[in-house]
Amino acid sequence: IETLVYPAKWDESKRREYRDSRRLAYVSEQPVWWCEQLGTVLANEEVVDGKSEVGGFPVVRKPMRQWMLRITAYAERLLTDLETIDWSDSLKEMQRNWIGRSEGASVIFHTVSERLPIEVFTTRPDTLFGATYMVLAPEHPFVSQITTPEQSLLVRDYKIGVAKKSDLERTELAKEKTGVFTGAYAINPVNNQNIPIWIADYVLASYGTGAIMSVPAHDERDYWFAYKFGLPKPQVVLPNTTQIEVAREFLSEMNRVRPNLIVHDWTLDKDSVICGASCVSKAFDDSGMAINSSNSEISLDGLPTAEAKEKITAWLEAKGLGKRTVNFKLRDLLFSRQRYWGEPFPIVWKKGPDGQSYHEALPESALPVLPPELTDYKPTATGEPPLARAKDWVNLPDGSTRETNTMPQWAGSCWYYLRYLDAKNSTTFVSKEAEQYWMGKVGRAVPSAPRPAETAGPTPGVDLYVGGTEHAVLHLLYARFWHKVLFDLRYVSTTEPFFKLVNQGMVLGEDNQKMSKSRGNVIPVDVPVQEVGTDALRLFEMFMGPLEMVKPWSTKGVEGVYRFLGRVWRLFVDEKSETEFEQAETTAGTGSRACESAEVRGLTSAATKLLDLIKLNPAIKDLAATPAQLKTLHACIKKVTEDLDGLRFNTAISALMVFVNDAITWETKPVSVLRDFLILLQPFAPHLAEELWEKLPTVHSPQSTGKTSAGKSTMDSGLSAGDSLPYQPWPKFDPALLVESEMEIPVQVNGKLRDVIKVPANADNATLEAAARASEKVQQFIAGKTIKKVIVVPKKLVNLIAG
RNA sequence: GCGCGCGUGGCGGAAUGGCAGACGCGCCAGACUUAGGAUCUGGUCCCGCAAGGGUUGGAGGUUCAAGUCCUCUCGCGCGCACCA
Repeated sequence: IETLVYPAKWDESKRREYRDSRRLAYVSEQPVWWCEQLGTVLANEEVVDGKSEVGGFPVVRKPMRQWMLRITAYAERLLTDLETIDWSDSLKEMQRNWIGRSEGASVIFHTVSERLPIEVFTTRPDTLFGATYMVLAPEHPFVSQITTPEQSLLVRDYKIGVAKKSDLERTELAKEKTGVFTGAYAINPVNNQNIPIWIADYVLASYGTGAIMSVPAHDERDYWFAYKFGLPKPQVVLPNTTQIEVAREFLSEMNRVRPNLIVHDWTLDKDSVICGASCVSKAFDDSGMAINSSNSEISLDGLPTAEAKEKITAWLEAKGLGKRTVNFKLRDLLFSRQRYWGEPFPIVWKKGPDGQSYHEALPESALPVLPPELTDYKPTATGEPPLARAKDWVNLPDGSTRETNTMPQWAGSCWYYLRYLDAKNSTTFVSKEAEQYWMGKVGRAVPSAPRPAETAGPTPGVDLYVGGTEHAVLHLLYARFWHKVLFDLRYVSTTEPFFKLVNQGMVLGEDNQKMSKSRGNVIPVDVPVQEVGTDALRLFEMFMGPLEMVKPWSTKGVEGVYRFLGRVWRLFVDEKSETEFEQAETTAGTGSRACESAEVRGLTSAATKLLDLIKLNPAIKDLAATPAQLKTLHACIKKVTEDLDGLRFNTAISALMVFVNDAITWETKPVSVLRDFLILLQPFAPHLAEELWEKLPTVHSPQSTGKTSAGKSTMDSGLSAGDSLPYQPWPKFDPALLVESEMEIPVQVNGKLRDVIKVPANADNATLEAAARASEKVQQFIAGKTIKKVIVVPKKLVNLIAG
């Protein structure tokens, strides 16, 4: 987001090239992940273990011209702003990992014969004196240039072998290092030594510069490579005494456990001969003190690692041989797909006077670009996008052609939450007013620290976002990126889209395994919906356990909450009328369970009439509630209210069950109490709650906390109606009603529970202690002993320390 | 290997450092029933006739008091993984 200034001599194509090198959306020809079965390319994040994340199909690297989004330009902010949002540690960690920031230095080595500059990235510039060879990724562009004729055959074969291997194979075979010598040498800039240049597949073309300097004494991978090919391993970092201690322990422990194993210890001679079939080594890759690291201009000897890094980097910078560098694992986001279903790019291609084609954005007046109608919208085998089939659509009258790739699904999911704020706006994606109102921070320019839970007031961004971890490095990363771009363009007022994120746990199959077709343990959601209805399904999913936890499905468990809903139903309706209803229903042939919701059964008007046969439980009376009933109700209000706030649905439902278990025994059931109960039940079992609400009569009793007349459901119409259930004010619990006149206090002797005593609720500490001492059971345990100490926790417990 | 998280009955799970096992499932007994895979009532951590004792993966520690806090250890799950 900057104004570009071009040198005057640049022609238009040069300028375009420069623009593309800076743009957030740019075209790039490079190897990308191509999935044959899906008929499209995929982003790095969509490839898991060498297979497509969707469907698990094989993917291959293939060079193609694709649209990219420069998410790497936001890497630093995507990382640091994680501090400002309230997400789980594990999720933040996943994003940190994916972004993969590491600080170090880039160092330039020149090849001996061609004087080609090979740039490497290292996090340990302090070990530069220990670099005894270099390794290029087999795909590195210099490989063919530097390879000597004698080595060219070997190098060619190795490259072919690597290219044939899938990425999966490449990592699976990772234990044994392989590689070949190119025949070329480079100069180590600190000691002018000629060091051999190898190629090996343990160096990745996609990370850093695709080339490394190898320091075998202080890097595990380099160590084993050097070990295998007999390269020297000079030590340039000295461990401290504690580290040596730890290593000695490791050494003796390994010798004890596996006496036949040759253990290679970095405190011993690096080049000692290792024999035996297997061995263990620990290259010393910790911080320590630099040794053997000096030349005529600079000495690192004696410096701790951190200082040595500083000194050598400064020296390299001064000599123009390297510089301080921050490297990221994060790659730019591949943002085009060869599919029909996706947003077309608002882009056309034109031919310049130089004959080169270039892209141009369509003006706003040409938006939106709608996809053409196609009879065959399937992907092609060649990777040509299906939209290319619509010749009339592709070719424009002025001779330009439309971009035929489409955007991936992320194009929608990256900003839908903003569109939801103002979905009917036809001039802009979200109005300033709607955005500022809903996202909550007018004119906000800097992110705030995560708020403590007790702080009131609006939060920046979406207050609560619930989703699975499967989006950790996909949607949740992309959306943050888009949001930051929109923030920089002043379209949104917060730097982060989702303030608080909760990962709901996956529901496993009944066998405690991840549901999958191959395991045959999938419970399609419509099965429980058919059997017990949406209310029971919804209720059970919330009742199974904490929201965040992974938990297995249980058919028996669903029956349990279904029974609970049955008990709720029987709390409200006259069982005799229910029998009449069932008979009438059987006659009418609508055949279904009485307590299923109207929506699930798809009630006809005849069936609705049938439902009118259901009469209220005669025990329901418009009477004042007793203190005991009010206590039961208010305990439930308190628990459900607090648990909903904390997303503890399982314990909230448990509280509802406790209420029903009690209320079902009441001889008279005050309408006012039941109305409040239905308000509490409504978020959990909305259909049942609304049906029962409609049956409840008007309330006149003084305890009424609801309104005074029954109303019709508005769930479907979305209209506000005076007494409909969804619009009822949430009941407030009255602490005064929960106060007991008596309470039970556990009494411990020496920390062990000995009795539970009943005392008046307002008993002071002295009374509590006296009552505790007076207890017969307690007497048994303190007889003949002296009480050394008494701990009285008001309203909680008494602990007598006797000895 | 690195990072994150989790270990409590037969099962899913409750428990601001203060009565471990709420609530539900399952199981046992009983009631009503021609019947029960419906419903209701009671019981259900382990040892013990009882008094009592033991018990939150294991070992230590802090504390009057630990499932909860600390250290180590074992086990499980998830994520990343040749990232220089």
